[in-house]
Amino acid sequence: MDINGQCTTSANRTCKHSRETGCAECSVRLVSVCGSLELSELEELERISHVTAFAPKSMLFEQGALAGCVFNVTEGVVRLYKSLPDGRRQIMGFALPGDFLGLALMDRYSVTAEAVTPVRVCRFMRSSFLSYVDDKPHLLKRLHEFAGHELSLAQDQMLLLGRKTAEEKVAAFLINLQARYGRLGPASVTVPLPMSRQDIADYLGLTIETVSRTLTRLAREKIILVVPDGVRLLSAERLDHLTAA
Amino acid sequence: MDINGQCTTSANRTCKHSRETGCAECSVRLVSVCGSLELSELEELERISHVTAFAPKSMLFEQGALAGCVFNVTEGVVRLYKSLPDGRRQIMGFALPGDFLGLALMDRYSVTAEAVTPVRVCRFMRSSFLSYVDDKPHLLKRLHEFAGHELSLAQDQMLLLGRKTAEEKVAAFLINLQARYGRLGPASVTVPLPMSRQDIADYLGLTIETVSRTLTRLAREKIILVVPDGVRLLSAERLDHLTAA
DNA sequence: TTTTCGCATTGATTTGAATCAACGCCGATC
DNA sequence: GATCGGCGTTGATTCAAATCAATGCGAAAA
Repeated sequence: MDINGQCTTSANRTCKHSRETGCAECSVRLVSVCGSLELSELEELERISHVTAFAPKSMLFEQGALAGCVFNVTEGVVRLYKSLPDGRRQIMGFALPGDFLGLALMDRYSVTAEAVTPVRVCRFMRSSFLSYVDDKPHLLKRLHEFAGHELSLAQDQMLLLGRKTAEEKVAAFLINLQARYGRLGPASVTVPLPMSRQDIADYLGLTIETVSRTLTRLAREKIILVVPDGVRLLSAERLDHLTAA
Repeated sequence: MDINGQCTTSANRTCKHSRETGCAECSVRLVSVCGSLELSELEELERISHVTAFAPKSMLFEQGALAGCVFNVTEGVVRLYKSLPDGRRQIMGFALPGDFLGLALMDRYSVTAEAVTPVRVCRFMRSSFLSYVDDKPHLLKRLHEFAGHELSLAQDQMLLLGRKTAEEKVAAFLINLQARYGRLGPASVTVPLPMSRQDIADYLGLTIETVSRTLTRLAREKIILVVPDGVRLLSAERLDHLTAA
């Protein structure tokens, strides 16, 4: 943590060599980029990784800064966003466990990353990670696959931002989030929403008022039920129709 | 062409072994993914490539179809878009010479690609290209770099679509396009706009009327001059201020 | 040459979402 | 347990861009 300072804030704590379990037992390994590694490679990776915790609202890295580290999220939710000089903000996505931050391996971060909930990550010095990848073409291939997937998601989001109505945006957001949680654990009709309404608005290109109104309208029509810190999808089918996908 | 039929339409013509000059003399090589290849590798690539021409409005490939081929654009402009069932369309980008289509190497196309102008491409069977890449980690690395760049551009576009005004959108579009043309040839204040107003609107998440009005307003303020099939940027500086970047 | 048609522009009007404004709720702090 | 501040909801109003509607214009077809 160290030298470049990118990855150190008062709000996080690194605990190298003190992780409870190793990569081999990691619950998100199979859905993550590490899923393609063999046991010996995994051990090597473990040696260059730093398990790090971030408190809610703390920053993992900032748009434009030199990319000192790359991250694999193992617990919690991270928001990735860009800001305009006047403060307008667009959230590019919410990273969940299994998501890799810094996938592009570029020398500068293209977005800012902030913890929404308490977050745990496997952190790697970018330089270490680059040399680690260097003689592992199958890992590079997997990174590229993940990048391609990201690109495809970005395209979906462009379609949403450019051409969908507020209701379609909110419906798509809920359905997508449910699907993503479903890939991480047991499928559930209750979708946790750890992020604020402002975050949701900034993700969908709306205002908090419009997000709120849309949620209450969907609730009034018995399509969802708004619960503390989340929503229950009462009719995923009707909600899916509303996404216009 | 052939077997899978993806790459054949009445509107295009393959002329294998009849290209005027080889890859080594290709004007877009250095800005393209092939820029990282050595001469011997280039010859090998040339052997699996098919120079193909597409007429304006013809389709290179369609969203959702099996990705039979990947493409390197050498001449012309290609629009990449997604459509909703009801016909709403979002253009993800315009590919210029040097741009690679199918970068993600995924098994299905995530967007539809159509020629805007007469287009020439180097076309590769995806399977051939995959095996070609397989033992060339440096090429894979370059592909990944390009994908990372694409991802970064997609994020810029999300910010634009979600949070910028019509004027900011149009200004950013013109400035970006000028920069891209500038990388391909001599810098110029005249930006060709081979695509229709509808294309521009579908790229910026606007309507043709709003694009048209915004262009005439910028022209009225002497920031641009609308010319046939393009605009002249009279004050790139003032235009740049309007992008809010 | 005239007609037609696709594309772009311009004006009038509407509208979906933003803005402005108030209030309610709850957890933290004193 | 009172006060405060952040967050979310709801209502009233405004506004930027969409929609509706004409018109212009140039290239291709008749």
